[in-house]
Amino acid sequence: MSWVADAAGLATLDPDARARLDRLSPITAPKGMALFHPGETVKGFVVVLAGRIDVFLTGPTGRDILLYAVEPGQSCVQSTLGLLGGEDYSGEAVVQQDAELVLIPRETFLALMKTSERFREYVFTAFAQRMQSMMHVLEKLAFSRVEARLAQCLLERAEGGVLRATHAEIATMIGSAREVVSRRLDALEKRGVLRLDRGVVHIKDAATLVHIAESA
Amino acid sequence: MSWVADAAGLATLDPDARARLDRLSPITAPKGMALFHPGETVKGFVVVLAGRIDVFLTGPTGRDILLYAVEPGQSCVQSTLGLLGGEDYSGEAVVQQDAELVLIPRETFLALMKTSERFREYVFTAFAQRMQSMMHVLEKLAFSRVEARLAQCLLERAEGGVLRATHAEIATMIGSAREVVSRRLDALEKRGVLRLDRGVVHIKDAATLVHIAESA
DNA sequence: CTGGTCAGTGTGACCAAGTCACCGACAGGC
DNA sequence: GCCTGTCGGTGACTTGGTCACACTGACCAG
Repeated sequence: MSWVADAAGLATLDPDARARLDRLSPITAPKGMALFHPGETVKGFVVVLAGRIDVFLTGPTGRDILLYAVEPGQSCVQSTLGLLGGEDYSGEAVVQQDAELVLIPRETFLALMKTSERFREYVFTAFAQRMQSMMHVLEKLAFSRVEARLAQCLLERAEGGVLRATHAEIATMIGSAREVVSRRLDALEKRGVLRLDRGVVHIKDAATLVHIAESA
Repeated sequence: MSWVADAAGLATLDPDARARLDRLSPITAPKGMALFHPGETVKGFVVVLAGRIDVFLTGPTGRDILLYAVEPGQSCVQSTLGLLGGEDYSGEAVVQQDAELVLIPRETFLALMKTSERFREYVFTAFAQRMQSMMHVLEKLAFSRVEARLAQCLLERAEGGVLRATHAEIATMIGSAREVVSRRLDALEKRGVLRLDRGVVHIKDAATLVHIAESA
């Protein structure tokens, strides 16, 4: 069974390119594993087939900010930056849910970029999307208040009105500090918008949350 | 005279691609002109031959942050994002020094991407560099203090120990507010590190400035 | 040489948010 | 049961962004 068929965006690849990619074997990565660290040299282009990988920016104080999540079918663009732009890189990629992924080595990647138009499209689209989402992160960080970012985060990531995440994790997602998140969550609980348990946030009043998310 | 020769990175282009680009005429853009606004559809790929274009992210409060400057030989990557990734875009590009630039229309751009390997390299490198610099902006905004960012900015942009810029402009460059910049500059002047005039900052003690820039 | 206008700057009060240094509370393994 | 580590809560403090002004010099029209 070809894994290429599973990767949205690569499914319509030309036969030559498919054949070339099919020679590569997917590998599995357990939750918590770091794919690369700041300053590390990059081995190739990573495509995620299953699970999820989060890419962080880590600050000197140890605080870190979620840049974006790589979902199945998407690729970890960061890994190609060094390959193309030169500079070394201060991000970090961590497997968040047990993942299956393919690492396309440098040579294969460059060859495919040369020969396959569809592959180029795939890579370019990936780049463009990452750039967009990084701009959004920047925008939110610079211009919106913590309360609004928090509300957005809860709405986006909750499943069935429930978000399983520690305050520290939420803080990372919205680029803030744990204490600040704790206080804001507390305030929202007192207002009756949420209910808090250890490691879990229950949304009780989504409408108010939407309102907060949109204000500023 | 071919303008292509002037654009670093495009100079070594294959003859076919060169010929194609040479049919395009450079246009001039006066200082202050906006190349594109938030939400605008993009016409093509922009290469800057002379002058400088600054790309900003504008917040709802009117405050804006400098994402990066496009110098001669470089291209304004933002313009291609819509072309590839889809989403609309909330940045703004303003000509900062009278500029000469070439606009490669969508069709030509796509055709070149298809046929010319060197052109692809050029575009990719441009992408990677912008992404890197945006990461740096994000990093500084999230993790370093205003004083450090200010010092870095002064050191990087001063020519012969002199920076011609208003406090408001400096604030935009470092992603802060004018009042904050005024106060910090004031403090540095009182410490004897700077001398301030209207629209001009003179650096008196670069060593101390370097020290401040590196601390946090 | 007025007086008006405007960009650039100075200032104080206030609020939002990050930091530091804790402590308490709970869960799971032994 | 107890210990250990993660999770969450809290107060004091500092930094930085916002608001609402007042001040100043440059330049221009009258």
